[in-house]
Amino acid sequence: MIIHNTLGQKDEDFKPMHPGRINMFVCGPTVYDHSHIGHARTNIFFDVIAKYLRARGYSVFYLQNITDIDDKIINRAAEEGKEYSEVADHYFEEYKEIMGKLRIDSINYYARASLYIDEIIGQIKKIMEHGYAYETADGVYFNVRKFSDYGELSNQNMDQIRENARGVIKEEKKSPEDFVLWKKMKPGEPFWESPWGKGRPGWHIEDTAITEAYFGSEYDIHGGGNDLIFPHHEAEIAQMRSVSGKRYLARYWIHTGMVNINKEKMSKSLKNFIQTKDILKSYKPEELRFAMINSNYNTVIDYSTQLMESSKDAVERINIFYNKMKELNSTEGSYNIDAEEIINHFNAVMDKNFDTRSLIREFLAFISDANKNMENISSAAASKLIHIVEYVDSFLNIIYRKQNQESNIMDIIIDIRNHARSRKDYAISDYIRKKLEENNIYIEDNGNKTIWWIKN
RNA sequence: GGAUAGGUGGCAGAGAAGCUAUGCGUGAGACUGCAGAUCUCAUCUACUUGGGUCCAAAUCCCAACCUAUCCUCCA
Repeated sequence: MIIHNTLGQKDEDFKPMHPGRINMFVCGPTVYDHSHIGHARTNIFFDVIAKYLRARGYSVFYLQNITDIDDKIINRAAEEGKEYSEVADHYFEEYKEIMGKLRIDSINYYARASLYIDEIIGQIKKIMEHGYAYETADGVYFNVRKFSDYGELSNQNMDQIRENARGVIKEEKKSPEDFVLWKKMKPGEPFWESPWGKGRPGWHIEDTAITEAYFGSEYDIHGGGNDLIFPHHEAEIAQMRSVSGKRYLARYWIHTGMVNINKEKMSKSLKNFIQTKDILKSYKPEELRFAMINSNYNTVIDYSTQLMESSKDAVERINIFYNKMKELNSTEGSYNIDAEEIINHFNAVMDKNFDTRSLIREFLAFISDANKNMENISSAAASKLIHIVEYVDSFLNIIYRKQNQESNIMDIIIDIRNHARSRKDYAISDYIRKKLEENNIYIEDNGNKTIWWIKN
């Protein structure tokens, strides 16, 4: 299995630290606003990765942090006249709900930063003991200059970093490139007691405190959006390695590309944020998943209606094929496939740096080939085809979920309609179909088998 | 200015030296009670520019230009 490691910027053979066991951490959001399409992309991708690794037999502990104490949350709470924790709770609940709808259920545990203050303080103390941090009037800062590998992940040298950091300095720190570990309380802000007085953690420290608590000081995979490479992930490396003395924080760093709107990154000032829940008003979760993984994970996705429409077409095509196979009933048929060989081939494609786009291309070609031979598929062959589709779906999750209740009622309606059709009572059968379509339920007759699906 | 990833049809996007795939779109046909789905065929002035290497360059080398992201909070 090959992974493109941001650290070193090259493809590497993946070897877990402990055979069969993978510890994976992916940065979660700051919960101060609605979840947007960018969160969806990153989380859908890592959800696919976690599920794929599990499908290949690994035991994966997938951990994600939730930043629930931060300037943005405090500002938001002030604007709305609420407690910061109310704002954080609200948006965290909404985030979890949306992740659930997107079928992102591979995360073993969401770790909220505010529940790890003891670990955070403990880690800052250790960093200070090792001489990598200092206290000033407004906080505790990491002495970047002392950690000589700083810049390794983002491939910058210390001089460049210092030069670039010399713009706006609002904090009291010794050197512009230093970053804050602990912020001393300003009037009206939430706080925790610490050896440096009342205050709260800086942004970077929560991740290493949480990962150390669950994984120890070194683990396998760290993921996130590529906008986090610098300074966030660089800072994480400095914090943990300065204490652990080990060569790595995470062995493999995987970064996903941004989702742009009209070729530009989403931003508050451009007011071009697209919220995930708004997309889900027009498209199904499976269609959004498809759109997000039908490209190489490290490239920019330009979000558009066209992207969603063509994704929807492709997902419907896959689902219609799957439903046809489910309904197929034929003892005859010369079409034969080697399911194991095809699955091995799909695995080989995924093993090349989680190439979901190529996998989808091959998967659609596989479906197209079966469609061409539809007349020659026996029930035995169909069950192999179903097995392959279900294997791929076990990590892509692009087969629509049907409610059991819906299925039972639809079976009855289709049965009635087919009775009408067999008597050539097309007035009734067309009327039923028209009524169903008015409720976004589409049906398709294939000989004496009828399949159905729900469109948005 | 520095770092990273890129620049291939109307759009998306493969191709890492050998006639530029494929999908979407568009047009026609087959199949079907009709519709849908599926299939077949067709279609689209496409390799950023300028040099170089080579029998041969989208592909390798050099230069330039352009785009996105990071260098300030970000998934």
